[in-house]
Amino acid sequence: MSTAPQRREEILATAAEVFAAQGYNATTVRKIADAAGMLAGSLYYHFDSKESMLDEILSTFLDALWARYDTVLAAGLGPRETLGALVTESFREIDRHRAAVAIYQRESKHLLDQPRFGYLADSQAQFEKAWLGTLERGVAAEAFRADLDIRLTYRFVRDTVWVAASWYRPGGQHSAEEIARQYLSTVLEGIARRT
Amino acid sequence: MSTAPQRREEILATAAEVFAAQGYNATTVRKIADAAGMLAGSLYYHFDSKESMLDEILSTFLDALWARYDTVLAAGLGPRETLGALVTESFREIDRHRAAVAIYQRESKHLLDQPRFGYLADSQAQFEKAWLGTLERGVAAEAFRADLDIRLTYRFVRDTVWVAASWYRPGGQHSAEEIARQYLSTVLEGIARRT
DNA sequence: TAACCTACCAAACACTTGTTAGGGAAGGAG
DNA sequence: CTCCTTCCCTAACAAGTGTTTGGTAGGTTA
Repeated sequence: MSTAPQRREEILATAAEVFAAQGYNATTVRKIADAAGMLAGSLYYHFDSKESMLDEILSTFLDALWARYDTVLAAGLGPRETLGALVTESFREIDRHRAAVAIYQRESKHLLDQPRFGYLADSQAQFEKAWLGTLERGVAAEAFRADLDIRLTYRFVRDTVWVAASWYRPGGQHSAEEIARQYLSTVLEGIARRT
Repeated sequence: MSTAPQRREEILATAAEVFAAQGYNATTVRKIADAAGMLAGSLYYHFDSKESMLDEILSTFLDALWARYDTVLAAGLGPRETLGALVTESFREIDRHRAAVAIYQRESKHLLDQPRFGYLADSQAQFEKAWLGTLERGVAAEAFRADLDIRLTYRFVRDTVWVAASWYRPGGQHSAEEIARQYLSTVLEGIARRT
């Protein structure tokens, strides 16, 4: 159950790719089975249900993400460095779990109601707390501008970072670190030429 | 056919809300009919198919959007003003067609392949041309920084603007113009305090 | 009144969906 | 060789899907 043989993880990775490409609802278990080289019924030897596959994909991703975030938040960095580290770790996580992030981005909103996916709401709340707290700390320390609505800024940053999962391709032109660097430069310094 | 009686538009608006809330695939024609106060089969008096509802929702939205964009692009503004106007019109369009934008954001990627939705690809291409062109013009005119990857910047801006449809609520705390102003301030000037 | 159009309902259709039950091939353990 | 576990297949299921067909109540027109 808890120890996952390699075949199981292989199928799960395949399912994640199909979910990400077609959407959870539009993905039939037969499509997953096709992509995994087996028949639909055979999936149920490894998994309880289609929903449990989704569950495992999302929770695995979130566990990995929070392991990184917790490290950053515990490091005692200044607000600007914390923001930079959070952004960088987010893009790195997109690099590592691209499919899972795309699924999360697309499906989390409706899953929030379902009791089974309650951890999504918890994660989202912690998420907001970490980012908003960093922004507030930055304003208090006079590292960030005080005239901006902090909640709006949070939404802008959050959205831009995570939506990147829909166009980012590992091994493409830009590495995760390069994308993070460019985005941070944009959001911190702006795109207007300094006069 | 082309002239739409009021009841037809009413149903279409209802369908758009349900599509936006639940996703196109997860939305059954029976749910749409429920929300419209009728039975599933009755929808087919007004529409050819579920897909044609989606088609009409998206094409109506894109037509309205491009009417605004074309006006902005034909105004002969400088790059910074053009960028500002495009962002502002986008947020206004989210205000007016929130459901349609949410559907577009969520479904356009898979629809691109289908011949019926070929206009989505056309629109996307024009979209990229308009935004990239404005950014390039800004760099050439030394209004924007030259050290940023313009394609990445385009993606960042595009994503942030349109994803707003997923959290924006008309009549909420911020108006479309206020959101546009704050976002433009962020992306143009950055959030770091000037020293 | 009679013919007609609009907007809907009732009931079914063929198909796809997630899921289950029973069986069997392959290979290691005794 | 025999037993057992692992992993998959075959075949079916009940429910839900988009869509079609024929009918009908009620208002408008002639």
